[in-house]
This record gives sequence, C-alpha cells and structure tokens, in this order.
Amino acid sequence: MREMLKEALEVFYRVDTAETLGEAVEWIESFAYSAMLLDRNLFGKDEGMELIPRLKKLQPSCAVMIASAYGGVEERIAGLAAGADDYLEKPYDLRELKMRLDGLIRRFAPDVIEVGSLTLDLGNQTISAEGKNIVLSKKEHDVLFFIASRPDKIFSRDDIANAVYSDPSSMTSNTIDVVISHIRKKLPVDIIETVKGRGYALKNV
Amino acid sequence: MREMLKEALEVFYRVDTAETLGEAVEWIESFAYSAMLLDRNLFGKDEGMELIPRLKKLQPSCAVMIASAYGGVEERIAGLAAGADDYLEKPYDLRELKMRLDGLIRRFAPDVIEVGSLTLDLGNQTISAEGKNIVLSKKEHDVLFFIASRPDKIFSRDDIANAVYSDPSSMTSNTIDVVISHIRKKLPVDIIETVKGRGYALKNV
DNA sequence: CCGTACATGAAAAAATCATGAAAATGTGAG
DNA sequence: CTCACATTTTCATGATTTTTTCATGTACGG
Repeated sequence: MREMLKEALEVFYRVDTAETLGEAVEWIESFAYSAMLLDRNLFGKDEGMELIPRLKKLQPSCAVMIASAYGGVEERIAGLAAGADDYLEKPYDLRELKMRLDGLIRRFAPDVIEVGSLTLDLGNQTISAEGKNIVLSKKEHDVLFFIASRPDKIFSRDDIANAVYSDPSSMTSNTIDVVISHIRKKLPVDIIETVKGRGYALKNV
Repeated sequence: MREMLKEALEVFYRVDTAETLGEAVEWIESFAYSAMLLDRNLFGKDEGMELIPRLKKLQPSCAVMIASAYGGVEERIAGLAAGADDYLEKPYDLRELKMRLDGLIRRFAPDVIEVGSLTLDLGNQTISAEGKNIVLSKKEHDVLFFIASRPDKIFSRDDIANAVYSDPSSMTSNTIDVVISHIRKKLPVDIIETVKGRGYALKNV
C-alpha cells in the first residue's frame, strides 16, 4: 500500500516513506518537507501521533495530513488535537488526496524566503532588497525561483534544465552556469550555492 | 468552528483568526486587511464590538461583517451602530458568506489609483488627469482597467486576452501590444510597465 | 601541483517589444 | 444603403534585451 501510494504521488511530489517510527524520525530530522501524510493506523494508534509535535517543532512550515479508516468525529478531533492540519478518511480517491495535499502545501508554504537583506516572495514572484525591487530576465527569474522552490534541495544542471527549458536535450553549452552567473551579478548577495560536482542550491541563511 | 471557517475561507482569501480579543488587536495592528468577520458571541457580547472602532481608526478601508445567532432587529442595529458594514445571521451558508464578503470587499476596496498626475477611478471606470477626463476606446479601456484591477500583479498577454476577448484562441497577432501602445499614446504618463518575457503590469507609483 | 569543475567576459544568435501604416471591421448619420 | 469616420487587428520593421555559445581564467579537491 505504502509503495503504491509513493509511486502514485511521486508523479507530483518528491516522496520519502517510512516503515517504522524510527525511520520516520530519521527522515524528518534530515530533510525539510512540505507535508507529511500519516496513517493513523501505523506505528500503533497513538505512537504515530507523537510524530506530529516532533515534526512541527523541527519544521513548523510542514503540513500534516492524517489518514484513517475510522472516520468518527473523535478520530478527527484526536488528530487535530495532536497538531494535524487536515484529516482524510479512508478509503479516499487519489485525486482527492492530491487536491487536499496541494491545498495544504499551498497554505503552509512559507511564501517568502529571506537571505541576508534579500527577499524572495514566492507568492508574488518578486525579488527585493532593502525596499527596492529587483528585476531579473525571464530565464534568470525562472531558474532562481525553481531553485528557491525547494530551499533544501540540491539541483543538478539537468534538474534545472528540465524545469526551465522546453527542450532540455538541445542544451549543449554551459548555459545554466551563465544564467547563474547573471543572477549573481544582479543580486546584492550571493544567494546561490555551488555544490561542486552536484549542482546548485539555495544558500540556507 | 473558527478553524473550519478559516479552512473554508482560505480557499479564497488570506485568513487570520483570533481566539482572544488581544490576539485580534495584535493582528489588526500588524497587517492591513480587507475585511473582518466578527462573531458577536465571541469575546463577550459587547467587548467584541469595541474592536470595530479600533479597526476602523487604523484601517478605514477595511470592511466589518458581524455574524450572530440572535437575529433580532436590535442585534442588527447594535452591530451597525458599532460601525459594522454588514450583518449576517447564523446559521449561514458558506456560499452566502463568501458572496456577502466579496460584495463588502468590493464596496470597500479603495477604488482610485493615482500615478503621477493620472487618476484611475476603478469604481466609476473613468480616467482623468489634471481635471480633464480622458476617454479611451472600449478595448483600450478594458485592457487598462483589467491591468489596474490588480496593481501588484504581472499579467501575461494570455491573461489579458482571456479577460478582455470573447475568443482568446483566435488571437494570432500582437494585438495586445498594439492596444497597450495606443493606451500609452493617449495617456500623459506611462502607467503601464512592460515586464519583458512575462507581460504587463501597472507601474507601482 | 594537476586535472576537473566552475566562473565569467565578450560576441553571436535569438527573442521580445514598440510602433507606423495598412487592412479589416464596426458604427452612426443622413 | 452608403459613406465617412473611428476602432480594431494584422503585418513589417527596427531597436532593444535576452539568451546562448565560446574562450579563457580561476578555484577546488585530491
């Protein structure tokens, strides 16, 4: 079941799954997530719930959705009391799950990223520093906001090309590098980190 | 109840909720809102009402809607007397709430935009500069006021076409560009900003 | 040090945009 | 209905900006 779900969701999200409570804890201590989907019937009924405050402490901007077969009011209340943000009754439709997840993620996504004096507003898709707006060209903009969409992740040049270019296969030169260089030249602080051999990532503060 | 409402409204608006009067005060001192929905039965019957003048002083263009279970005439009068702009009787339908909120927000939205000597009156849909009225043709007018409807947003040519043309798919040429050019020619100041690669936006001051 | 990966200036190529002018369409008076 | 005039759309052009390539210099890890 977990593997099926993972496979289905992986079309839209980057997904990690945990088989045990300990594994889950390891994940949330290692990566920044947008959302956690927690089956109330896993890990024992209430032990699993302990994950929620733990996650929320580490990652306040991560949303928590609980799925459970027993859809009584008490269940729902218990979930929300434990800190969940949404509640889904099994059996559920995959499309419904995706819609609800998207909604949750949208609501919880921190929509500004600040690095030094620089502010990226992911909602309005604008960049500013010390009150002044900064304008990038389209490609520069797309690349920067793609990298910023997952501040934790390291993106390979291929990742970036696939996201930003309609025909990534036709990219022969070091275009991405140059675009990065241009972005850096236009921003007052270097917000992009080069990870030699792996790609680029957003500098975490 | 509050959480449910928040969740429902969050599909359409950005929502903050307050559990206590103090929390509410904190919110309205920190952010600019379009509307406040106030349950008459919260915070004690009349203490809550004190919020209204306080809000109105800080944010005159913020609308206030009161919801209450006891729908007597006196209640309604008391609410309006306290400075509320609309009154909603519980139980209410969510769709009704949204419609009424939208109406309120529209009524209270500051409806003039001034850029330099130019004034756009969104309510009356008129344009003037230095006392003189400026008349645009229909398409020009539609395009300009569509862009002005969201002064912060960048509109792609597709956005504009979809909003202004009945059959946007049949648009093959650079019609939007030309209309923009015409608008610029008729206005004394260039109020429209070109965002290369992305579209057009209203110039912010 | 050495080799590879990265950064960047500069030139070339491509895309985007503004606008004049012409063609098509709509409008209203006589 | 017809003509004159205004509006809307298309198209061609040139100016400008963006994007890409390429060559070369620099930093980094081993």
